[in-house]
Amino acid sequence: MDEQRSRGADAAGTGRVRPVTGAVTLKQVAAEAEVSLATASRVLHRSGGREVRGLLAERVHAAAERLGYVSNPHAQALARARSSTVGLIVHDVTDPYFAAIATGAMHAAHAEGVMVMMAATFRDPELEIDYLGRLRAQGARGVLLAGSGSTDPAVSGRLGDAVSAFTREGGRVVAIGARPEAGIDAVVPDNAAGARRARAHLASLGHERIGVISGPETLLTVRQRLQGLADGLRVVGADFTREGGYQAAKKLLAEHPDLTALVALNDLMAAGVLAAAKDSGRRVPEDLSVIGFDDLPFAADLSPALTTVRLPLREMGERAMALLLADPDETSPQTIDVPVELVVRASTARMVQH
Amino acid sequence: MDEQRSRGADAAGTGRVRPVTGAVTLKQVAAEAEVSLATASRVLHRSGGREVRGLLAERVHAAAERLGYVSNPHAQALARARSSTVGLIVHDVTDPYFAAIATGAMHAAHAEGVMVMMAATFRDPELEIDYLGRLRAQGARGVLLAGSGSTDPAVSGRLGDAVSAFTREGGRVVAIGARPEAGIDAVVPDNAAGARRARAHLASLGHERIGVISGPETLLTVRQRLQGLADGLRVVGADFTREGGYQAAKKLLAEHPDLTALVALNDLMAAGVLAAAKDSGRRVPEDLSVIGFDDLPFAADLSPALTTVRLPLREMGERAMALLLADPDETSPQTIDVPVELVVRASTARMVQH
DNA sequence: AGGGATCTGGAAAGCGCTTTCCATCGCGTA
DNA sequence: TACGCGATGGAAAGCGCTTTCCAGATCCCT
Repeated sequence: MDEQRSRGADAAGTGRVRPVTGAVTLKQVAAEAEVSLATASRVLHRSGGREVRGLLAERVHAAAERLGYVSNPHAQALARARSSTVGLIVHDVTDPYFAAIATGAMHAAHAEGVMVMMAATFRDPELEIDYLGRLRAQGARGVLLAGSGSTDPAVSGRLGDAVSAFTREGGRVVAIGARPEAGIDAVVPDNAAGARRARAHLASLGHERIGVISGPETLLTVRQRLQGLADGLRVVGADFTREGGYQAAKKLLAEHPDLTALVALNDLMAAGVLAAAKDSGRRVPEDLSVIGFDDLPFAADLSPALTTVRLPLREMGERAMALLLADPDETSPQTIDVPVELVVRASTARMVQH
Repeated sequence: MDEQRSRGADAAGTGRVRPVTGAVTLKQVAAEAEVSLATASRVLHRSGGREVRGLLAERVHAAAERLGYVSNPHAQALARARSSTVGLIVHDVTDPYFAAIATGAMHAAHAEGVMVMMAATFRDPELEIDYLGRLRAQGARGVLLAGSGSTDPAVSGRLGDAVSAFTREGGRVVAIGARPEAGIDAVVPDNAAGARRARAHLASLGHERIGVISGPETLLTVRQRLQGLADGLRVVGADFTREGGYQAAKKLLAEHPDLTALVALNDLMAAGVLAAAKDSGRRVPEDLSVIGFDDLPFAADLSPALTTVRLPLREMGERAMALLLADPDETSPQTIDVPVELVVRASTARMVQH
């Protein structure tokens, strides 16, 4: 009583002590229900692996209800040495690619009552490692690494260390897209198949001289897509951005005017390619066919509407989060392959014979 | 020593005890530095409002460094009754409008060493209230409400309650865009001025018969923009999405073929408007001028490139987060007005006399 | 030179919850 | 009838950190 006094004030005449701050504690609930703290905890959070029988349990629930009890996640995390938040690390929130993944992930997390701690690395691998450490210190249940990994051995090595430190403590790490680090669960789109399909589509339209606007080859995703495209193409690398696509396309078109089709390794670049084509005086698709990758929301709004390889981004986010939250009993690491499909729109057409 | 043994293993020959789990505690650091727990805490987290002098402080820092200490946020949150995370509640992560804001907010948070808990409401006001409650139970330092408020009194009332509960406990709530609820700090773009500018631009090009594709009028943002546009326009409301814009424009154009310009109340809708214009056989800007609002990244890639009212979204996110993290000493609630500007691109042109 | 005022570092009491023991209790079995 | 066993509720010891007191040391002023 005295002790409670110190945290709260006596509410109007009832003699009941009500905390000013609205922070109802388990202890108060236990007192209200006239059971021990342990029992209250067991009932409300089925903690300690023990069930509590009928009557007592009811009293506790009723008391909790009456008082409007909300458990303090920090206290739980501290006592259990594990919290109920998960981390979601993306390169860039502004990139629609990650936004779509994040949406799916948040949906799945919400369904499980888990809160998402989201961090953006702004493409700095150091930050990715740093966040992983903080999430670990915080006892996060797991971390979702959206965005494919780098093949740079130095970075990859340190990230790998951070990941093992995390998993060793019972956390789970799931990646979207292939990662060179071992022991990471992953949800990976079938990039190679998508690329193969894109190439086949172009071939069926009669295109033979095809250029590829590629991203940084340190990205595993890029490698897989390139691989699926197969040989015999003119490849030029660039930044994985709209601007990168624009510049690279401009250059490629100038150096190889005979190209009849261009495939960009992601839609952002494809947007740049379209702009470059226009600026170079080529009509799409009459003079030049263009294919993108990802099928981001804006792809259909480009002019002409972009033919592209669709990745079920949102679904991938959902599945990755589900995997993260799943019982780790199943043999980890696990890899879920996700099929992709080609969406044909207006940016590709049969080659016109001049 | 004995105690440390129980948590760690002796590393190769050094005689130094190293925890297996990587969870180095403050206690260990204190022991290593041969100071008390209190001192270590004061040095490492300048807690208790006390500084610690030179030598001791150095010893502690050195020890922390050596051991690779990372403080446990949950323990801190529990002891301080306030955590160092902030909440960021958005309607939809996929919407580039929110993505841009989130980017800015995360940047600012990162600079302060604060982690961001991000939640998406999927436009469900109930969820917004729910998240606010959870963030409160968790002792979040503050919450950023991105996305303008609803004027629905029922929703607004309950949200207002949640907000007061939160602020009463010392949390800070900052909104981006005007909110009907009292007592919320806010960063608000000068929507009315932007709208005025858009109208003036159109007027200067000779347009007089102007249509407006509006969003839900319950949104304060929408009201402000409408207000700035002033009277005498044909307004049609729709969903604040691309599809909504498309449908509304289609309809408006059919019913009022004499309109020479359309202003969409956000870029998403403007994208739809452009598509509708094309499908209705109007050339933009020759037959019809179109203006958007927000200047999202894709605006320049639309065809034709969209003339729009630019909101410094990212900067707004940054400022809002800065406000959230600032000393609450300054008289709250506070409102920061943000200027907007008109970006003229290719979707508007002088009216052609037929 | 003496005595308060000031400063420093440490001991210890929590923060709200989980979980390990323990003590009980009821029951089945020999 | 007596004994052992599993089930059940409670007491209490933490989880890792902050912060309030305290006591000892330092300082300055009269």
